[in-house]
Amino acid sequence: MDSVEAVAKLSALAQPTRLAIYRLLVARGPEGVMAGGIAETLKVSPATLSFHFKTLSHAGLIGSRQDGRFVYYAANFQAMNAMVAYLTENCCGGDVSACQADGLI
Amino acid sequence: MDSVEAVAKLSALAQPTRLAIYRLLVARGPEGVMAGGIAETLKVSPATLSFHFKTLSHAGLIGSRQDGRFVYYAANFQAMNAMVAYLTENCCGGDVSACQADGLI
DNA sequence: TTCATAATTGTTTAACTATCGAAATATAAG
DNA sequence: CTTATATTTCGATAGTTAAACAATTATGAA
Repeated sequence: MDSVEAVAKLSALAQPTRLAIYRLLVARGPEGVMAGGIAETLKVSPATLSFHFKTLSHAGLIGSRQDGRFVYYAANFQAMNAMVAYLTENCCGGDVSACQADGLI
Repeated sequence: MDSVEAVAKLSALAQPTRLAIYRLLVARGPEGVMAGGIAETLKVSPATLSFHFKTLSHAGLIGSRQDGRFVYYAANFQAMNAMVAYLTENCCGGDVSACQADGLI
């Protein structure tokens, strides 16, 4: 994970509709949700939804698989974990015990 | 933590300069870093830096304390933890064991 | 093949954001 | 009090982004 990648992931999540989409996918887990289901749940137009999927997908936060006419999207959990690790990297100068003592991590 | 708050935090971090500032503060820990030190390290003009501090501060990600002419900024670790918790809330429908089995969290 | 449905792409517009330079505020030192 | 340093605020400009609508691609059913 580098700075550019982290910014892409954070930017992708820093938008109300995309954050809602992502949280829906996280809640569903690996099996994923089809695009139409999300459109219905969040009341977002197909075009707008597709735009947001593309952003999340390009950031590596979600993946997709096609099943007939339907496209299923699912969260990529490892990508999220890597992003969080990047944010807390070298926390408190690497002195993990000091960090934990302060309840910081 | 609600959606609005989470978007504010994610937006604040979704910018290269602010992400670098935040990571510097995380690495330093609770004692913080004075504004000038960050300006020097990151080669950012004072006006721009102040703008970014304001954004991070308004999002609740950092705090500040004045010491004479200097202002020290420090990361707010609890805010970050709350944000991460919001992102992974109800992961895999709340079935934590299934989530862990897939190595997702 | 023809029709209906699912999803994506392209275009335009409006709103937001980052950066800079100059000016202002605040604290400390001489 | 005057000067120097640290930080913030203001105003202008350039670049970026979300949303809506129409058009297009792709798959499945009649």
